[in-house]
Amino acid sequence: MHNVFAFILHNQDIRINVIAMATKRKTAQLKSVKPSGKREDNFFELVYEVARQIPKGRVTSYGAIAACLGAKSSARMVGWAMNGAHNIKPRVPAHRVVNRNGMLSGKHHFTPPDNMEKLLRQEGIRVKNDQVVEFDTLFWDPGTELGF
DNA sequence: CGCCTGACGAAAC
DNA sequence: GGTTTCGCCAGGC
Repeated sequence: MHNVFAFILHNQDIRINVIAMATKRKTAQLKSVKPSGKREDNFFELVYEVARQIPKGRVTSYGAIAACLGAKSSARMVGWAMNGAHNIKPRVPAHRVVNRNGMLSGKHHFTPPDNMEKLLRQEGIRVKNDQVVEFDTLFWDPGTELGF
């Protein structure tokens, strides 16, 4: 199907999570890449790969990404990952990741800050007071949507 | 080393 | 139901 996951595996927890994902979702392929040796690289790669699955015109939350990776309490790390998501290839649509209330909490990390909102608007998403309008219906949950 | 700061979020007040 | 606390963990100092 649409998403093939190529992950760098090193940290055991992450490995377990990835295997769990691949098992749940039969179409997902688990492909080992040379280990970088650093946990955050692996986790960040996972985060980036999930974020890339967010459809245009939809949004998700930091926590939702963390949860689907089995790291429910590591939402902050997802935010941290997004901090380094600029200039990553393939492109990571970091503007589609907001906090659990649909607020553009990461806007100050865009240049200029209004760019996050601008990018969302270009995809037909309405933003009011740094808040995604109709967040509930636009919310894309990687856990259920990807079947992880 | 320790201490602090977060694009977070849930639980506890 | 708003505010504070706390778990989380990478990086900066």
